[in-house]
Amino acid sequence: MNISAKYDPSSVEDKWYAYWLKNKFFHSEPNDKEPYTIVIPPPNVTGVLHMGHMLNNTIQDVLVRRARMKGKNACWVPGTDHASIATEAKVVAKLKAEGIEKSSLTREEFLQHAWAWREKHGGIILEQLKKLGASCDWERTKFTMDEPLSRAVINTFVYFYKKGLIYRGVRMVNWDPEGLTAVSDEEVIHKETRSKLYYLRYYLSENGRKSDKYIVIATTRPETIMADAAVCINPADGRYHYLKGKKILIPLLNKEIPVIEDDYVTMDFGTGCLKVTPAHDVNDYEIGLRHNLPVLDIIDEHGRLNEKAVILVGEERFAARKKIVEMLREQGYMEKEEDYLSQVGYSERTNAVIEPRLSLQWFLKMDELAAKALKVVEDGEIKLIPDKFRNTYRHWMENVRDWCISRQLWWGQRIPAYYLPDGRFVVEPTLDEAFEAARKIMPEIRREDLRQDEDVLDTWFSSWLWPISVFDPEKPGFPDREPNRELAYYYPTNDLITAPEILFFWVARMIMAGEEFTGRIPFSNVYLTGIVRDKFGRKMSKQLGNSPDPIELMKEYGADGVRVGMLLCTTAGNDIMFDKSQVEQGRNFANKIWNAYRLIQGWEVGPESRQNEYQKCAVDWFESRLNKCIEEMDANFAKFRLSDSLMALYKLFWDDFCAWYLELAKPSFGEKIDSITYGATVKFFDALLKLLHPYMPFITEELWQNLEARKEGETIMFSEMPSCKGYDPELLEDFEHAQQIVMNVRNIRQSKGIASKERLSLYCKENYRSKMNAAVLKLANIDEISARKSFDDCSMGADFMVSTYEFFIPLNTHVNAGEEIEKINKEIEYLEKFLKGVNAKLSNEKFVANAPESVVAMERKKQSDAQTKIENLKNRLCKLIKD
RNA sequence: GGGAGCAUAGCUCAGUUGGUUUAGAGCAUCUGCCUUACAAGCAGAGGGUCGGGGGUUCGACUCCCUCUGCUCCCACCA
Repeated sequence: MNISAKYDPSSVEDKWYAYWLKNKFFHSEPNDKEPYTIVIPPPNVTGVLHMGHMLNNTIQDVLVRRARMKGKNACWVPGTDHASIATEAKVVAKLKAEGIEKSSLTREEFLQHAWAWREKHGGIILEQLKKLGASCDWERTKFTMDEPLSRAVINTFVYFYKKGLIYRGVRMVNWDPEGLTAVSDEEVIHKETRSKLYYLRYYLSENGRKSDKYIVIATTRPETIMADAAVCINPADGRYHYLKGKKILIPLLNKEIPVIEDDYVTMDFGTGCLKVTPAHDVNDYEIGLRHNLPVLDIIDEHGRLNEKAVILVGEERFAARKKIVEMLREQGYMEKEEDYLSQVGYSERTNAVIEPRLSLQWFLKMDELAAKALKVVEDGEIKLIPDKFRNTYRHWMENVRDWCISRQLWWGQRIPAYYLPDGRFVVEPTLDEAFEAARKIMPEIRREDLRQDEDVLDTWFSSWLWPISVFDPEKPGFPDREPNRELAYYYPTNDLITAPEILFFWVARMIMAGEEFTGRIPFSNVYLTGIVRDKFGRKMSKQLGNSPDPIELMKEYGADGVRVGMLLCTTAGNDIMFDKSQVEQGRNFANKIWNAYRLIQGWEVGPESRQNEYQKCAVDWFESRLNKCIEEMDANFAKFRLSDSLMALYKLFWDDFCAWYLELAKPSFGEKIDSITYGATVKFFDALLKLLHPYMPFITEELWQNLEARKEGETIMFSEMPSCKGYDPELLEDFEHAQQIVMNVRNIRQSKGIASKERLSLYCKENYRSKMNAAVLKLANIDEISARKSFDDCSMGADFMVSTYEFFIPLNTHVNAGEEIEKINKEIEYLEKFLKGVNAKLSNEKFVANAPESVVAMERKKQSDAQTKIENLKNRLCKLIKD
């Protein structure tokens, strides 16, 4: 194998990914083992990998690989989402660039283009995930518009329709005049927008003629005055009581409208008078319903004024606004204009200003479904991680509104409603069945008379079935049907890893569908990742250009390095501030592992070599240290603290294994190693690789394959994850003391300018006992540690304390007494202050009486330790002054 | 406007029912080293009183109140 001093991921990663694929290691089939299942949050089929995907999928891969090594039958189902709005927008844009307008195509032609686009660009993102090392079961790759999955969507629609939960109604929807579709509330982004508040004069009517009295009404949308149906005042507003029963004339049109009263109007906003425009404002629509006002829709689907507007017909709404403002000014209707900052809704997909618009849409009743989905989270049956999201979840589920599921698009599952010529309709999964049903209500009808609804279903109406339909697409819509073998085995899935912003669109709805069709929750844990931001805290976006290309990043730093870089700084639910330096850290770690391996593989076992005492120390200690770390990692994992778990391992490898263990275990220059130490080292390294594998799959496979002779078809992926076998806390404490002694000696060497090669002696007091002295001798380059009653007869040298133990190094150079005295004085001062605090506590009767015994005992120990330390320091001080 | 959350070393974050924490880690910084696995490295060092104020308690980073600053979600008053 290549043993360059630098680890080169590029030569390793593709090789092992191909090996894993060739051997079908990622593939899962139901068997006797316990399943561990994750379904991927399907990225948009046209999507390109971004840092958010990287984080999300790295976490999934860590969980899946770990479960696999814990002996579970792990299955990670990949796939893509057809994302109707986003994809259709892309296809439309692409056609436009080629000079083809969507409007010039038939539905079938357009869909052909769309499928062609999907064939070509769809699933790029899945290929990119392979670079990351994602151990998805690619044989199970699904697409939400695969024929069986689409059928599941249709069956679901029919099911809910027949259950009476789906209805068709006129509703005020968020209309996207560019996308020419209704979008859900969640797809509307409100942005603060600079606009003007226009104060318009509405004249009172005298028998249909303009009187000289007027009232002033503030509006931000003067272009909608033609659709005004009333003027509204608050019944409690004394200023306008005289208006009761009066009629008002719409400016420019001189059309008469009534004055109505409604609590909705805020008296101290604007002028306290509100123009009511039911067709073009949600609140006005509701007022209109209460007061039976006529609805006059003057804006068409493209956002242009239609003929009902009477004036400015055909003008686009914003152009119309400019023009009408000019007209109002000229004709004396404009009282004043103010700058105004307000929240305006924009379409998430097209960034067009949303137009509230009345239209005939399909809705799904949510209250019943939401109640069930709320309960399982409230009861803790489904855990949200972190659980602070429960509050947000509850709030949403308690205030849920009916779900508008129709979209005026072509790309997606077409609504299976078939209209009869007279406007009645039937809902059936297929045209054949619809025809049968239609004949029952209209016997003479011909097949070709039926016209299918033009709309498609909201994308989330297919993704909410995902955890079910990837296994058993025949199940949705049929709660009583037996689940197939796959669904019975893999469902419910275990963990779902996703972003908090789709907690409601997707997670909540999957819970609803799961409950409805299987009677079970779809997953037990929902791990919510944060948003990946740049180091300045800005969201990564194309416009800012602050998002690194993941593929380039992996090329430069290696997939393992990138994974580690992301994981080190992520905690559930928190945004991550991404910076290249983290990825560098990951790369450096991979290199460290690589070089540790280089050291070990260069060792030669000598048959006659015997294990040194310090090597025995190292092996005994690391055995305990390793097990303690495993315990810590497992505890963190149980709480989904992935980053803590990785950090514990990082330190174990870098500090404990490399800096301490290997330094002790490695044979002296030019010598061979004994078989016991060698065997132990290989065993430890093997365990470390396994622990590391979920985080860093590539380098660990590479090194594991080389560590010992492996057969074809063997993989670290299926090796057993090490578990904690217990440890000796005393041994660990002894070694910690040894480490501190070594560090003190090194420190003294550095400050006194003593070369590390120069061998020193070390005295300790007789009370110091340790099993790890041999390690100190080796690492601090000490010839012996001799125990003494006191250091009084030692003249030149340096002393130090570890815990309460005193040590002395005889030296033939003078210590700088002045400096030393100052240092000791400072330490005494500090300790005395500390002791004072402890004494105060202990002399407080209430503390001694109330605090638990263990706490008091701890304070007593602190007290005596501090006293001992101060005493020791004072002795040293006396000696220094005497000398 | 309603709701939720956050504020701990230069940066990113831990700190698990208040007491083994005299507040930890990683990165960054500083000093000295090309020491025969690794300069993507080694050895060592410095750095915070836990946003401000008040309270509860024998004891508070940890609980309560309040102020300040930030983030997110929901609703969007024309």
